Amino acid sequence: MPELDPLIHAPARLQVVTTLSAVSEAEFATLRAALEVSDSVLSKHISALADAGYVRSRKGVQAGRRTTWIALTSTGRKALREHVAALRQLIDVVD
Amino acid sequence: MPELDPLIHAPARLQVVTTLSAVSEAEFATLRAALEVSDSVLSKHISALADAGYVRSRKGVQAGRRTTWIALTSTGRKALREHVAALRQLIDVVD
DNA sequence: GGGTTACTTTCCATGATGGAAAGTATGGTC
DNA sequence: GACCATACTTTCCATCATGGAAAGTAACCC
Repeated sequence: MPELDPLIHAPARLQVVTTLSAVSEAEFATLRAALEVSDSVLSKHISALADAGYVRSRKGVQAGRRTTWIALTSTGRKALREHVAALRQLIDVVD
Repeated sequence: MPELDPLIHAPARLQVVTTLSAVSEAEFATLRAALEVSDSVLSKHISALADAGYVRSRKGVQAGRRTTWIALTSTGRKALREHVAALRQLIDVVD
């Protein structure tokens, strides 16, 4: 059976990493709005992903506001690809 | 964001339902071996799926041994299809 | 009737997840 | 340069999910 990465599989984090895979980076606030979770929850998911080296965050200023940008690392992208490959192996038999 | 069905999303149950989607029914023992979990764990996942109407079990005798066969219901198949559609929406942006 | 088999249920421990609230840091304002 | 507001971050706490071991149950075979 294909191996699912539990760090990536949890719905909230799967949404974070798939969102990030499509862009070079995303704002914290944008992710929070997309996932519809509280600050604390997003922050904790991001730091779990960062601890695994899957994600990197960068702080800066944009239009007079402090912002945190989150991006997938190459490690994270590799882990995502593997996870997605495993998922596809499971779901490709459906339909 | 696409809606993931938590009952189906958990790795163990995702493996159960995707396995079942490819066959008309599967033996309890076969599923247990495929998932590499204990009797109790499989039994609990199956009954969670059965409580939701996603799965049905049938008991009988085969070659002098009692066996339990598990099958997806049409409700379960529909839920799986929807879950898989949601998953695909998330992961299709990868690669 | 009894033993064996094939689950099922109970018990318990551990870890994940989520929000609220408190904490921290830093840019903007005056 | 002090102060305030903002943008997260961390702590606290409650709840739920998950897993295995062990006890329980039922049915088949003898």
